[in-house]
Amino acid sequence: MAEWSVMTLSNTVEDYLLAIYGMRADAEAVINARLAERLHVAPPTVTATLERMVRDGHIWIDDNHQVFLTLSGERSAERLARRHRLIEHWLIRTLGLGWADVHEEADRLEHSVSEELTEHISESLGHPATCPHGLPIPGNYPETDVSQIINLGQVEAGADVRIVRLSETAEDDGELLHYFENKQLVPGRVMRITETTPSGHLVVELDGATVVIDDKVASNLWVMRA
Amino acid sequence: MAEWSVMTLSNTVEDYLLAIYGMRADAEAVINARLAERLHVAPPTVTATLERMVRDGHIWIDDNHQVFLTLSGERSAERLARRHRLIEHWLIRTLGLGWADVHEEADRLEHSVSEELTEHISESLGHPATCPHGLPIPGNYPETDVSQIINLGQVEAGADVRIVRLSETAEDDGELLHYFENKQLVPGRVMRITETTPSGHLVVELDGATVVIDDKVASNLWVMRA
DNA sequence: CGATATGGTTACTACGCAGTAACAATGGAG
DNA sequence: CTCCATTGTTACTGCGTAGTAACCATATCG
Repeated sequence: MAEWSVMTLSNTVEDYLLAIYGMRADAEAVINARLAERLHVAPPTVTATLERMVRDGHIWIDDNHQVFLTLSGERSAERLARRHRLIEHWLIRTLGLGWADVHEEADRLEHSVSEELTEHISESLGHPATCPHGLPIPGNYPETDVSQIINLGQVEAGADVRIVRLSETAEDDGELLHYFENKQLVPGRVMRITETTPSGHLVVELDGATVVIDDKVASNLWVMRA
Repeated sequence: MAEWSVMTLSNTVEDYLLAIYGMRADAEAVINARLAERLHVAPPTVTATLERMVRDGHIWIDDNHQVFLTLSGERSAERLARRHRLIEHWLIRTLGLGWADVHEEADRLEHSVSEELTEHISESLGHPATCPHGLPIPGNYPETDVSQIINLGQVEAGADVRIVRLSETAEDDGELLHYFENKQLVPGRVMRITETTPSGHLVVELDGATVVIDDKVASNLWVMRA
């Protein structure tokens, strides 16, 4: 199964691939229970679907029930992520949709956009390296030193940082996206961490204004020292 | 079932609705066997699916096994046709896809484009009245005197006509679309019928050039007297 | 009239993907 | 060490969508 040049994946399997890919990128544990939550299905459904995905060579599962993408699964996931992220740009540029709204539409469209259409889109956008939320677009993103990108939750007081990207999980949370858009906590934004509280909240300075960033929110932002 | 404000239709049901809608527009008989051909499935599959569609109030079937859309089914089909035809324009305008290629892509995309996105697209295109192949876009197309639109196969020698649109069936035939594109037999084109053969072929004059149009091809073009 | 073509259905199978109920394993808190 | 929370699986069900094989109905043509 796994070694075809073009494989037709069901929407369900595509959703699973992207979920696994995203959770790995956020360094979350990929287990049945988390997938069930993220995909809004019952655990036995996940068990059954993962079984099919193992059978078809997309994933493998270790002794601790951790799910991993195979090479072929990862290639598929990258293709899908590329599609999804290019579509987001496309919707913003050609239709003027909002920064926080495009993810949901792209979630549906990514299953229907062909390989060729994807390339046309990338072309027409000038091959952007990241999605509007800063997530890298496989195939367009130059190999960079990823070690310099750290989670905002890990930054100590006094540091100056620049937002690089949102977490993968944040993309699925419409409310959070709108929050980020309102506060203009978007890629490129620079801020100074003035204080960190014991429970992990941050007090930061953004364009002279003082803003408090919840620890939960902070964990969904990845930054570089600026 | 049938009377919801927003109903979620499966891709399959959407395909059936559009097929029925298109065949009606071409004045073809809508029966099980034709649907099976058009949708590339076996007749028993059609029987089962039509049963569900009757159950859900999309269609009804008369004593001669003719399939008809209910009001609600027709509303759904119009929404889908609108989507499909707007997407075709969108792909041409924003990505420069070819006139003959967009139908296939739109066939997949139409199932994933939301109501709101559809309106954004229409807006961004200036609410075109027809698709690139001349088929009316429900909601944008002004109510016109449809009686003046006749099938090219019905036109007698000596007439001057202007191409208004392709048949719905032609849209599903990639080869035919490319033929039309090559010969520039596209909406707006004007020609004079110089001769009709007994078997229904036409000899026409297009920009001074003499072209023979096959009867099968002619039946896929709808024209107005010019 | 009877054979043949055309079209439709029934019966059965299979797979994907969703659910619930029930149970098993594991590991940390008390 | 025992109890409970978390997690995973099995067993079973249901629906949608696809297929094949077989059979029935109709209508037309010779």
